[in-house]
Amino acid sequence: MQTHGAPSSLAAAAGDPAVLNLDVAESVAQVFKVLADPTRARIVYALSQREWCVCELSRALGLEQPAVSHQLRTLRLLRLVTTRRAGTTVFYRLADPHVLAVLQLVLDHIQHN
Amino acid sequence: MQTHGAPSSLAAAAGDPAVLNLDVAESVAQVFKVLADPTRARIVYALSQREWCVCELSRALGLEQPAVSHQLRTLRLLRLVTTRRAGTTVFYRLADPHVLAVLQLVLDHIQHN
DNA sequence: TGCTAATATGCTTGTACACGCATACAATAA
DNA sequence: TTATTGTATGCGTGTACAAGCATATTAGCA
Repeated sequence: MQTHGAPSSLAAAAGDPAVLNLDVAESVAQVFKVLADPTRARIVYALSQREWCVCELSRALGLEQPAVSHQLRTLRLLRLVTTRRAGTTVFYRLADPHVLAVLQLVLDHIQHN
Repeated sequence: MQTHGAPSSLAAAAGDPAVLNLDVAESVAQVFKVLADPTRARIVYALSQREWCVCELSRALGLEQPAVSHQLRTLRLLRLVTTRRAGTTVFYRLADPHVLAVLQLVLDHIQHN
């Protein structure tokens, strides 16, 4: 009672395979929530291009430093970024190529209207 | 003062090309917001598989009918779904393949941990 | 030790929104 | 017309959260 070679555990075990399990849907939604905020999307994209310290991001995005730190904390807890200290300065970099792939896909779609 | 063949209008005209324009970031975020909710993610996935009427979705997702209608309204306003009437019943179907592509990409990533 | 620069965190507030209930609207049948 | 079924909408509420201010923390330097 399985659709031909399709992924197995996405849909409810005894349910319609066209319906995503609630927990799978929640995992999916959690990923998308990261990029569903303009500030985080900009931070993720910037960190995918090169290393940035917090104050650089703060200036480039026109946000208070705590606002940036708050978002970076979110990304850190999700293990999407890595950090490197240089004195009092902390440099951030994107750690997860998957997130960039998803972001890039949507950026491409937007370009083609 | 443009990066080699790279996309042109994504970053601020006079700014760092590694920084997304605020309006571009907002467009990106709007796309991701659609899938950033478990219920909408499940609806989008279900509608990508086949046609569904509202009451079917309501039963399959374990939600009240108005809750489903509210989300379908959101998807309708964004022109992501199309409708077909049959008597009092309205059938919905996914209209935008891009959304499914993005959703599928994340589903695949989740499967590979 | 004290001072300064860079970052992180606690707290608060405004805002967005998912979804429930009640109800309005639409379409078919008797 | 009236009743019934399916869907849409208005309203209210609880919840999540972005970001600001104030402040704590960390690291380097005099």
